This record gives sequence, structure tokens and C-alpha cells, in this order.
Amino acid sequence: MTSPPVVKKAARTRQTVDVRRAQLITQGMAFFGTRPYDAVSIDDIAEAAGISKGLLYHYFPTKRDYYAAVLETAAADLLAQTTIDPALAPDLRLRTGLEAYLDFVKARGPAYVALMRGGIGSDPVIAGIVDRVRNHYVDTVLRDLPAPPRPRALRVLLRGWVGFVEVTSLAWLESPAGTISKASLIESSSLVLAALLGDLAP
Amino acid sequence: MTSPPVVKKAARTRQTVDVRRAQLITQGMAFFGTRPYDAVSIDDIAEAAGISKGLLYHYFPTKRDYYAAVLETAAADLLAQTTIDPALAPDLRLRTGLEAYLDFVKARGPAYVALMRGGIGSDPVIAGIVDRVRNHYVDTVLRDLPAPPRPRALRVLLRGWVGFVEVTSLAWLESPAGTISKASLIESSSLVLAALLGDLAP
DNA sequence: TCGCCTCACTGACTTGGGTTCAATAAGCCA
DNA sequence: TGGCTTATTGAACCCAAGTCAGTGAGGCGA
Repeated sequence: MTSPPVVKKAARTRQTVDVRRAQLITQGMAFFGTRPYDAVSIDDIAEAAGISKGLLYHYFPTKRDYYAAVLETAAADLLAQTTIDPALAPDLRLRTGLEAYLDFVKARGPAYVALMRGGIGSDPVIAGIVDRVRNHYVDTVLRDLPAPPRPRALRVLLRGWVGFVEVTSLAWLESPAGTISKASLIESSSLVLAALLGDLAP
Repeated sequence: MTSPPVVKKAARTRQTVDVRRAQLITQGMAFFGTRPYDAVSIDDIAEAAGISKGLLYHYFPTKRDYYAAVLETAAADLLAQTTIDPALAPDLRLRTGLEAYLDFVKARGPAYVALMRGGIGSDPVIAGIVDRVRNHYVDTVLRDLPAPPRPRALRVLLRGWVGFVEVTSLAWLESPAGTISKASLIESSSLVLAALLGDLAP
């Protein structure tokens, strides 16, 4: 007879729904912000959280739903960080907002990339979450414009502008230090926006 | 004893490596251009191609590698369609190139979206293929510029410009007909590029 | 024409990770 | 204290990716 295993199984602790959910979301941010979606297994998360795999399914019906919940939280963070006092003058608000955006990207770094890009672009729910963020920025810009002509067309171009900001942010993040300054990016982004708006409404 | 199955198993046909590979790539374009990566199973493809699953693994070591090969082909198609006669004047070449790009997007439609976006953004090999396409466009623009100041910084901005074109293309594709014309998109894209170049090198 | 040899091809098996579910027990309330 | 709800568990299930030992189509040399 060998001696019984030394490892004491941690006593099962029962948490309220809110606490456990919050814990799991935090756990998910750490995981999905580090490795891509399918390099993260449910077992990994469960083990790190000190719970059984089954419990995760008690909170989230599916792995994708879990991921969506995590992404949703990250998106909310981003929006919270980049929402600027509406009392400011439009162009100052724009610059402040861009700066906040870039600060967020810098601060989160790879986690931002992983959550925004590393996901499952195919899943409509996931894509919807990211799109909502993008549309929010489009709306923010549009709100300052006094009844532009051809608003539908302008939306398409503004989506493009958001794409420009997103892509330059990522390129900036990945480029060696000193390649381009935050100030230059803000400058160029405002310039592009002005060019688009000036063109559409002369 | 029940009667033997009626279905005649198709005689095993032996193809040359090149033919089979080409067939499988074509097959993959159809599948991955229609549904997202993980909604396509190896069994589906094998069955549609009339071969065994094992054979697919004889040609491609892994599902991802298979997907990469398909994407590579699609990317080559895109580049082939958007490579414009270098003898043309730069700004005419730009407009012609943009038009070709938009035509390609329109022609492929959902397949373009699925292949470019629906993939596994996390996989470095996959991401590399898409990035190579983007960088190619950056290089194409840079080639026309006589020794710009701060070329590294300009690259970041040009990546952003490519992002702008990509995103507006997708938004255009998804928007109801008549929202914005192809001509307007070309116009705005050139405008944005001019603004960026004019700003960097006054 | 025949036998041989290569390698395209098969199908049954293994494996890993997402998902399910019946049983268990922690904490609350009467 | 007993009973009830439900957070929690662990084992089983299932699907799809990946493996592998074997098979036969067809080309080639004699």
C-alpha cells in the first residue's frame, strides 16, 4: 500500500453568481490577452480558476460565449477610457480622444491586439462586438457634424477612417521605438479626418 | 442476409501530385470562401473532393497548412488582378489600381471577406500572408516617391492608408446599393493618400 | 507481356478538447 | 435542526483533427 496523495483537495467554496462570473472574466482577460483563442483550453481556465470544467459551463453556455463575454468587457473598458467630456470643443475632443485611444493601445499592448484581432473573425457575435465599438466612434464623429449631406456615404468613409486609426495604432505598437511619435499619429489622423470631411461638405 | 449495398464505390483514381493539389486548392477556395474556417471540416472537403481524409493529409500536413495554401492562392489572385502597368503615370496608376481592387472585392464578394477576415488572425503564418499583401501595396506607393523623409514613419501611415481602403471596401460591399459609388471611393482614397503624402513632405 | 517497384491512396484507429449531465454539498431560511 | 435551492463536481460523451500500416494503380525495365 502506498501512502495516500499528499495534495489536499481545496475545499469546495461556494461563491455568489456575480463574484464567480467576475472572477472568470478577469481570468479570461489574462488568458485571451496572452494567447489566441484556440490555444486556450477550457481546462486551462478551469484549473487556473481553481474550479471544475463543468462549472464554467454553468456560467457560459459555450466557449465562444465565454470569449464573447470577455471581449465585451474589454470593449467596455476601451470605450470607457476613450469617452471624452462632450463639453470640450470638437477638435480638442478629437485630439484628446485619439490620445486616449493610443494610450489604451500602448497600455494593453499585446492584449489589445489579441482581443481585437486574435479572435474568431468569423463568428457573427464576436464580429458584432468589435463592430459596435467601431460604429460608436463613427457616431461620435458624426454627432459633431451639422446635418452632413449624404450621411450614408459619409458613414462608409468614417468607418474607413476608424480603420486607418486602428491600423496605424497597431503598426505603431509593433514598430521599433522612435519610428513615429504619438503626436504625429494624432496629427495625421486628424488630418485625414479633416480631408474627408472637407471633401464631402465643401 | 440483406442485399449488399447498392452504392458502387467509385474506383480509386490515381492523379499526379500537381493535378490533385490544384483540385484540392480549388475545392478549398469554394469551402473557405463560403463558410468560416472552423465550420469546414476535413471530412467535408474530402467527401466533396471524392477522396479519403488521409489523402488530404498526404498533401497538407495540417488543416491550417491547407488553409494557408488556399489563402496564398487567393492572395496571389488579388495581387495579379491589381498589378498595374508601371509605365502609367503614378496618379493614373493609383486610380486604376484602386478600381481594380474594388472590382476584385465586388467580384469575389463574401469570399474575399471570408478569406481575408474569417481566417485565424492568431496564426502567425496566416497573418503573415495577409500582411505580405498589405506591405506589397505600401511598397508600391513608396516606389513612386523620390526618397521621402522619415520613410519608417511613412510606412506606418501608409499601412493605415491601406487599412482605410480595405475597410471602406468592406463597408461598401455590405452597404445597400447606391450608398456610395465606386468613383467616390477612389476619389476619397486618393484624397487621403495625397493628404498623408503632402503632410509628410511639404 | 510480365513482374516489380514506387507512391498516391485508403480506412480504421488514436487523441484531445469542447460539451453534457446526474449526483453532491454549501449556505440560507423556516 | 431539517429542508430547499443551486453552485459545484467528476465522469462520460462526442466530434473533428491527425496518425499509420497497409493496398493497388500505373509506369518501367526486361
